[in-house]
Amino acid sequence: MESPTSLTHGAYAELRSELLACNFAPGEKLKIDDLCRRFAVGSSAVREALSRLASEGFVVSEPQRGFRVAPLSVDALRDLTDVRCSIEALCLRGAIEKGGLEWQSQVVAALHRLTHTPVWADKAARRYSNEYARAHETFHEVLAAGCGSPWLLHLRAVLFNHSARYRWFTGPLSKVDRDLDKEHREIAEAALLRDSERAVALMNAHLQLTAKIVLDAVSSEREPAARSSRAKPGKAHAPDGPNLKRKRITASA
Amino acid sequence: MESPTSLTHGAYAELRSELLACNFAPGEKLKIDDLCRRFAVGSSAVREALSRLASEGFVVSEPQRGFRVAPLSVDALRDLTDVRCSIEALCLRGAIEKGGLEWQSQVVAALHRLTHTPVWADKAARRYSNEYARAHETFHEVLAAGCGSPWLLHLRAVLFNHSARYRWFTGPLSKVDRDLDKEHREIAEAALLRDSERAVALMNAHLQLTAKIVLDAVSSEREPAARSSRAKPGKAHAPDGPNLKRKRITASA
DNA sequence: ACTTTGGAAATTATGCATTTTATATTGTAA
DNA sequence: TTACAATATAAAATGCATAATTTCCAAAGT
Repeated sequence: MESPTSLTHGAYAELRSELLACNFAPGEKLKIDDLCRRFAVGSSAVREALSRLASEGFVVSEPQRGFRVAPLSVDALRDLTDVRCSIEALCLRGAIEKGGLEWQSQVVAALHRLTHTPVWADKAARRYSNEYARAHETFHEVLAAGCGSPWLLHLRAVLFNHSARYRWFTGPLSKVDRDLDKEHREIAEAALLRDSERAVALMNAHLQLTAKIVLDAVSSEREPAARSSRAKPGKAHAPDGPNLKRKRITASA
Repeated sequence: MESPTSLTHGAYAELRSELLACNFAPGEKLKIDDLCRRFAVGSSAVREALSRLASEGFVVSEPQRGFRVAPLSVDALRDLTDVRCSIEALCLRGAIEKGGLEWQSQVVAALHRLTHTPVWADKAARRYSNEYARAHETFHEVLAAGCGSPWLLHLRAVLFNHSARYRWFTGPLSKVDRDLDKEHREIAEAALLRDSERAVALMNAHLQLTAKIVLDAVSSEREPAARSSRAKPGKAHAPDGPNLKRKRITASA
């Protein structure tokens, strides 16, 4: 992990993981000089990393005007979730149809690891632990991998990573108690029993519930009781992005 | 088309269109200096363009070893085609369900333009005309756009563009006579009649036939008088991952 | 025949010059 | 005095040329 083959790739990987973890606020300006100092690399490396991230959709590039963190929006989350349900369903059906013993074993292993990894790094602050995030990612990855289609898995990974931004963004805000272990276990059981319909239904419910929690958290933060008037002080900073202006999610801290 | 907002974006667009048209042979080394001279820009712009294209999977980046044109392979084409069938089906069903009058009108218009655009720029050499390629792209684009899902349309576009490399690669080799106009017309008719099952079935046949023509052309070129052997090695990795070596398609010219 | 060593070429990284954009200041008019 | 506008200053992004590693290729030596 600490041996990136080039400075450019190292900067890319670091910046990407920080973006996925929402360490940068959506819509925030990404100044090249700041990033140069932060990662101790030249501007070429930073620019190249930003270009790649832009083509992946994690940052937006405004010509002659630099780069910004890609915005989050409730509309985009709804769309993303629906599409992700469709793609995960394709993966799951394929995996259940074609998955062999190797797949089954990996699913069992990934489930075990997931259910035995502590969820919270800081229970009070409700911050997800990196280990749990990792285990969660590999569980879903392994579950889908059985379909054996590189392209389908690639599309799935793209959607998963974009969902991750929303998940991390609202992680600490989550106030709903849900039995994540049970959800994951039931999905895995249905898949291993080759019950496609049930597995897909459970997966869809799983994804939609996660999205609903994020959406509820955002809307309750926007209009709790019209009390928080200090939510957006002077630096209101409403950059007119090219698309998805409506209902944009902004950072609250 | 002649007003790219920056040199970088201009170089990116040009190089991309040349890659899609297979003006560079798959697997070919892309030397930065050559590209600098060819596009009359600095190495920064070229490097940035290559980075973006790498993250889109059109070129592969080998650390400390530069960039190469992403390889083509029969396994990748088979997988790509299957996934594309699934995604186009999702778009089509969504469009048929949600598409309104505006969508219908655009489909009719795109079909008209498509069927009235000459297919070949050079009949003897069987080279597709750029106008036809454009009309063909917008027809499929418009047909899918009715679903109204930005993410789904994005995934569709990614797959379409990657298919384009295979299409252009084998364009001049195509020896099969097919009634493309009829295929497109029947798809559009079924969609406008809201016959999802028929539309999807026709679309799948359309895509699979196109792929089959490419595969036949390649195999007949490789082993002119031998039967096509269908092997399925299992270690095909993601498009931006390590390249798949087996059964790679190389340039014959 | 195989390994080692040398040189050439290409990629990678950095710093600087140029051009564009954003901000602040000042001046003018209502 | 306030509001608006034009200019000037500052900051940032873009592009390029050069420097420094690394890799590749070939020739020489064991």
